[in-house]
Parts: sequence; C-alpha cells; structure tokens
Amino acid sequence: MLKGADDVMEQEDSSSRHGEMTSWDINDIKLPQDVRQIDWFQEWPDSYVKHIYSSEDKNAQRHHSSWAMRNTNNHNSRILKKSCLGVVICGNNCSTLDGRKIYLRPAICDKARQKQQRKCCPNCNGPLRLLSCRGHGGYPVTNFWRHEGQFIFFQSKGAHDHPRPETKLEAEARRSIQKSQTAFSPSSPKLKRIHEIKSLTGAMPTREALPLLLSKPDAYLLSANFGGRLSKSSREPMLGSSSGQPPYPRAAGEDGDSGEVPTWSRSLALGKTPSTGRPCHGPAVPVANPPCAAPDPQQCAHPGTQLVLPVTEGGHDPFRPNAGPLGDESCEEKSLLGYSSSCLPPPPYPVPRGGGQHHHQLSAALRGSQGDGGEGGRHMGLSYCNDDMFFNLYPLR
DNA sequence: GATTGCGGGCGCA
DNA sequence: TGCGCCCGCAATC
Repeated sequence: MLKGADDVMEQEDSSSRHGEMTSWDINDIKLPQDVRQIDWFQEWPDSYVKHIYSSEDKNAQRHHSSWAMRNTNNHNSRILKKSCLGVVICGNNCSTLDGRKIYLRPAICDKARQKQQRKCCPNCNGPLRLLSCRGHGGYPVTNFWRHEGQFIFFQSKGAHDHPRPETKLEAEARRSIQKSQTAFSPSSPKLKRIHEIKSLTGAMPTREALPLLLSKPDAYLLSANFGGRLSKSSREPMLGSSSGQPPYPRAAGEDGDSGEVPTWSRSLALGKTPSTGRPCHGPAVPVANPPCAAPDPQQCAHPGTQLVLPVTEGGHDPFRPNAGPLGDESCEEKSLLGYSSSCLPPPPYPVPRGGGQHHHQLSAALRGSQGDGGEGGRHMGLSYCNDDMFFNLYPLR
C-alpha cells in the first residue's frame, strides 16, 4: 500500500538532507554509529522523518510523542512500534467562542478510550468522536523506536491526516480541571470568585482564577519544557564525552518534520503561564457560552467553568485535500486556531515547515477573519495580548 | 486510573 | 513473512 510513495518520500528525507546521516532504516540490521549530529527531540514528528536522539534524552527514552501513539506489537523486541490513534473530536463539530475546535487526546488504553468516547464534548456536551489516523496508506501513522548504543533511532512512517490532539500534559490538565469542577461545590468561594470575575469581564478569567483550579500547575511549566529546544535533556545531549567531538543536535524542523512552534508557546497559549501577568482578556481558554449546536447547551454540567483547551494549533498542514473522513470539517478547520486567541505574538523567527503554517495562520489572524471561516470573533487579533505578556514571554527563549 | 511496554495470537496480503 | 490489530498482563506514573 503506497509502498512506492513511501519509499520515495523516505529517500527524499534520508538522502537529500543529511546524506549518510539518515540513510538508514529502522529495520536495518546495523544502524550507523558514526553519528555526528543528533536531533533535538521532536514533539510532533510528522511525515516520513527519521531522527537520531541521544540515549540521554529523556523524552526519547520514554518514546514520547505528543501525538496519541499506542504501542503496537511488531513481534520485534528490538524495535518499538507505535501507531497513531488519531484525535477525538466533537460529534457536533462545535467551536469555541473564538472558533477553535475541540481536539481531545485519545486515551491510549483501549478501555480508557472507550470510556472516553462515552463522555461528552467539554465544550457543547455533544458526543465525542474518534477521528482515526489513516495517514500511512490508509493505516495509522507508525513510529518506530530503536535503541542502539548511545543513540535512539526514531523513524516515522506516514503523515498524520488529522489535527493534532492536545498534548499529554494538556489532557492531564483538562482532567485535573474536570476533577476540580466536581470537587468544588457551586458555593465554593473559588468558583464564586470565578463567577464574579466572569460577570465583570464577560469572559472567564484565565491566568488568575484558573490556577486556583489546577492541581498540578507545575505541569504547565513542564509542558513548556517538553519541546525540543527547551527540554533539559535535549539541551544537554551528552554525547561528547565518548566521542570527543560532540554531535550537536540539529535544529528542529531541519529534518523536514513539523518544526512546530515551541511547546511553550502552545502551553502559554493555553493560559498555562504562572499567574505572573495580568489576565489575558482574550477568549483564550474557557468558554462561557459555547456557540455550538449542542442538543441542549444547558446540559453542560458547568458551563461557566468549562475549560476548553485550545488543544492544538490544529492547523497542522494535514488539512490537505485528503484530510480524511470529515471533508467538510476539515474545510472549516483550515482556518483554525493559530495565535489568534493565544495571547501570544508570533515567533520572531522564521519558522520551518510546520511552524510555517503557524506563521501562516497568524498572518491570517492578523489579517482578520477574512478568507474561509469568517465566523465572528474567530480571530480576535493580538489586541488582547498585553505588552507585559509579550515581553515577559520572549525571554523564555 | 491511565500509561507504557511486552508478548501471544489471529487474520490478511 | 510482514503487517495491522486485538487482547491480557505487569510495571510504572
């Protein structure tokens, strides 16, 4: 199935960019050991890419991916194979106030996933639907991990044909908040304060009130460090000790993968920053009045405290013509997300491939809501961001 | 409770 | 034989 195309793409990836560096296949009996450059850990590997990580890289050690990847038995104990589970979407195809879609992270465990699909959309209370990944010849994208000596070889086969789900940390945060919602009674002082603020601002507080509900605020900072560049483990690829000539990590995105915006930006976009700044008055996170076609919006358990994570940029270029079974949805999703509501300015650096789409989305956001979509309030622009946020965030880089 | 890794087993091409 | 997938188990978080 599409074997030929796969091979071509792999050839392109492997030979044209790094020469001998990636002229290997995960199934090779012998993998290169003369690695001079190792890669930053890629949180969103996509397409037919290969990476060589340091065996010291914690994320690589744990075979992390922000895609929801489940273990697949390939009957080869030397090569760990994982296949993509896709993304959980709202069956109502609802949008948040600022036009973002619901892209939940599928539970990895089968039972948990079934249980998850019985739950309702956190935004409109509609049914959830699993949008499975078919980016590899109609089958899920597969990732392969292989530990060889001081390196961890990674190979991805297939291009995700669905939006990015929320990251693991985001999913955990969402669960924490949902737990918090049930833990707090309506008369809870914290909830009361949230409602007060809401009544004052017309929008949910994000940076002040939400942390009160979060059980693990540190997780957000962790999330910010999950991305390659900021990851401690990635910043310290400790390979020089043995080779004498340290194989410095290649730049993210150089290998033709998603080259995504650093995770911190997404995390910050989620209102995950510590409450150091003033509240961002954008529709950054919560949805007070979900503009969805829910059967009965009042079914929402706690409409005022629903946290609808922007989840991902969603703008993942897989919104290509073959965007899968949800043709119409994918159309609409093209205009999604981006920085428009993230309280975060665009990265001041050229973003590679994957990031390019973010840049593109941002440009669209800056242009306003022209083009597709056109739903009111979808692109709220950067006026919602405050300058403090801007200047406080960039030093993080 | 959820995630992760492992391995047995089955069906298909 | 390779691949995709299901299932169960154990360890871990």
